[in-house]
Amino acid sequence: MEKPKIIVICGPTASGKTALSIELAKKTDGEIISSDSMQIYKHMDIGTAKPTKQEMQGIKHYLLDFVEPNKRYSVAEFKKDAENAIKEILSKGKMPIIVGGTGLYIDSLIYEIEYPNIEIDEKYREYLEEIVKQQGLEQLYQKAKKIDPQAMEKISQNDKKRILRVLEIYHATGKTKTEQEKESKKNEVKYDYRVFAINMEREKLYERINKRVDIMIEKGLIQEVENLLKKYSEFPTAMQGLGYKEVVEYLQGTLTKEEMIEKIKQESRRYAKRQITWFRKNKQTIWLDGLETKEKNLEILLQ
RNA sequence: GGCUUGAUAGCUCAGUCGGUAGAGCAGAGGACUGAAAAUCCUCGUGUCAGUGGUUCGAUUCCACUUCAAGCCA
Repeated sequence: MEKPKIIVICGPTASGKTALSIELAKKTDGEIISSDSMQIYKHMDIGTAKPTKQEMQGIKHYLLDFVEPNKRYSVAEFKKDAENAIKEILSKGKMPIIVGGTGLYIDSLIYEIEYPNIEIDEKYREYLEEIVKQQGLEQLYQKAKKIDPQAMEKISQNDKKRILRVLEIYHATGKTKTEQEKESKKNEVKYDYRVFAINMEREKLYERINKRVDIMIEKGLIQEVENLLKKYSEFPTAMQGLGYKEVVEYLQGTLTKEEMIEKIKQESRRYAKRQITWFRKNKQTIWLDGLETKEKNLEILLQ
């Protein structure tokens, strides 16, 4: 039996994914699944450039605006949620279109990565963080190296997040990261993913990013952050969002308004660069020029 | 008009007691399996403003020119 086709549209921030995907959905009787680690959050609309009702033009969107900013969310949950959405769309006889800039999320689908059902052990993470504070990261790096030397070959001594992760996996499952990753890839990919990525001349992309940040400020990003801070007291992951943490710094007086705006622009440019690096890794990806007309890009997509 | 100081990487500057130069920032490339808009790694050749002089050799010393800042008229 032939696998159902699923179109994936990725690309750096401000490359025009939203507009193109909605056009595509209209043409193909499709529905859109967002693969964006920040647009999942409620009350974070301006800073994440979440598509508005108007922009959506009646196209149904999944995995948008459904997580409270004080809640955790992770790839594992995304994988599950996205698969459910895919099934739902296919059962309606429609075309699932995956759109977003979070490479990690996209890879969980297109490589069919399985995440075993394990809760994050907050206590253990805190314990590890404490060790880092008291004794330094070096200790944990050595410990991780003993557990999984193979995985540690690729992890820098300074990459705290990944060092802790190696230890966490071992703590939770008794398996090494290397073993766990091997198992996570045992399943066959269920769908026929066709991956497209939008890119454009770097200078043009950066201009668009800069402009977009100015527009966010105009639209009331600062107010949006103030409201968030009023409503929630903790943000396990939501405050990692670009733009949000910088506005907080501004509100605390660490940055002037101009410095804040410049910083958001710069960090967004760097983020875009990292995204492009990520998407380049997949050699199957078909690249679209974001400066081309929508018609031309749609034509490529429809083939 | 006169004097002083400066002109070195995209930017801010350091440096060479004469043997053609290096930091920070910006930028570029890369990694990425439960925080990922996160986290981390690597990367520095540029008419040393221009022209001439001294010298085996000048970005460095000298003269002139241009430009900029400051001071005095």
